[in-house]
Amino acid sequence: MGDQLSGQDWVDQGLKTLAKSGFTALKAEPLAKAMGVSRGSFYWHFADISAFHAAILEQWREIAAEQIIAGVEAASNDENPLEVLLRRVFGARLALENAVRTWASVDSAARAAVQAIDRRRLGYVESLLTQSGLSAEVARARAQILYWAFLGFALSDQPLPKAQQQAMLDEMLRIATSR
Amino acid sequence: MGDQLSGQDWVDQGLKTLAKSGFTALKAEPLAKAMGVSRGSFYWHFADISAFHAAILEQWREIAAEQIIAGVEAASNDENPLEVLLRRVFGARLALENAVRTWASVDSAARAAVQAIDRRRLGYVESLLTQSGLSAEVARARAQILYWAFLGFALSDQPLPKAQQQAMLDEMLRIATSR
DNA sequence: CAGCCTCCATACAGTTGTGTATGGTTATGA
DNA sequence: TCATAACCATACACAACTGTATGGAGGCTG
Repeated sequence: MGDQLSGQDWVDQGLKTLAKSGFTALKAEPLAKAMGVSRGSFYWHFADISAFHAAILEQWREIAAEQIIAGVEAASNDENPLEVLLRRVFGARLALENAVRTWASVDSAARAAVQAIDRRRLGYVESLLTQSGLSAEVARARAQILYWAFLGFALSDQPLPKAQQQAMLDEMLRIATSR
Repeated sequence: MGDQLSGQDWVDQGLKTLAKSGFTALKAEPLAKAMGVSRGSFYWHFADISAFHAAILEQWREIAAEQIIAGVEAASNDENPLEVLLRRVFGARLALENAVRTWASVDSAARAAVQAIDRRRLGYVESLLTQSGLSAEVARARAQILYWAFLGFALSDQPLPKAQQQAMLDEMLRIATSR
């Protein structure tokens, strides 16, 4: 495997392009030009555009939920896991997140992937809150608000000034844990 | 003005189509077919696609901020305006909101419109919070969180069950007004 | 080393959109 | 009533993309 491309190479390029230019750039011809090959390679590795899209979404589902949750669990042995989670996601660059959600509003396959991710993440946050002693109902409402806030933050896609960011995290933890 | 179309008719149809099918459906040929005319009408009323898009965004800026704010101000003589606002926006169907924000992620004109709207709305919420006696800094952080939560809610675009919705509003007001 | 399989280039047809040029129709007002 | 302007249809040139058919270059294997 030197200069030859694999299907995974195409998926990697797809994710990079998705994050940088949005789903409208996920087309065989421009991608091929960017990778220095022709569409002949594309149609060798994928039956059609839909198959390519499906592969990209599959990959995203893996990196956008399981890897993050596993990372938080691993890093929060003595720290509050919710705080770790909030600090991480509200400090991250979320271009890819944003691009996939945008895509989901016009494509049913992407929409299905997003809904699956939402359920997974929301359930995780809710479980963190119940573990900290909140009732099921309150945990659900607060988890929803926090997750919405995350979505809004991702959507605006402008990293906050450091000072504001700290104030935000304080408010957020207060929201989550007060009784 | 009977069966003849005006530019406003095209804009109205554009907003309807935008809410229903997303920005990818904002094309002259399909719209013309949906309206029972040819693209000749389109290119009579608009110089090109960009001019049409600009007209749609202009209209949206009007209905998505000024009308809502004016409505809340008018309805909240004896009620808490923040509560009125939250109840309204978290009960609304936000397909159009969603569509424009999606559009903004791939189009610079739409992005500019969204940024302008965001500043306007965020400033309004912040002013409500400072008027209720919060410090400038706290008001800004909480207004940001509330507005993010609204964006996340709009993005998910699934009306909540009545019971959950009420619990959500309670939590949200608690977040906003506690000290 | 001959043959096959993998991977890609090239060429072609088909689709869908944009923008323009030109002419036709309808209403309106001098 | 008729000339003009507003409004729309039709036809054309052009561009970008999809999907397919076909063949060619390079490595692996018997």
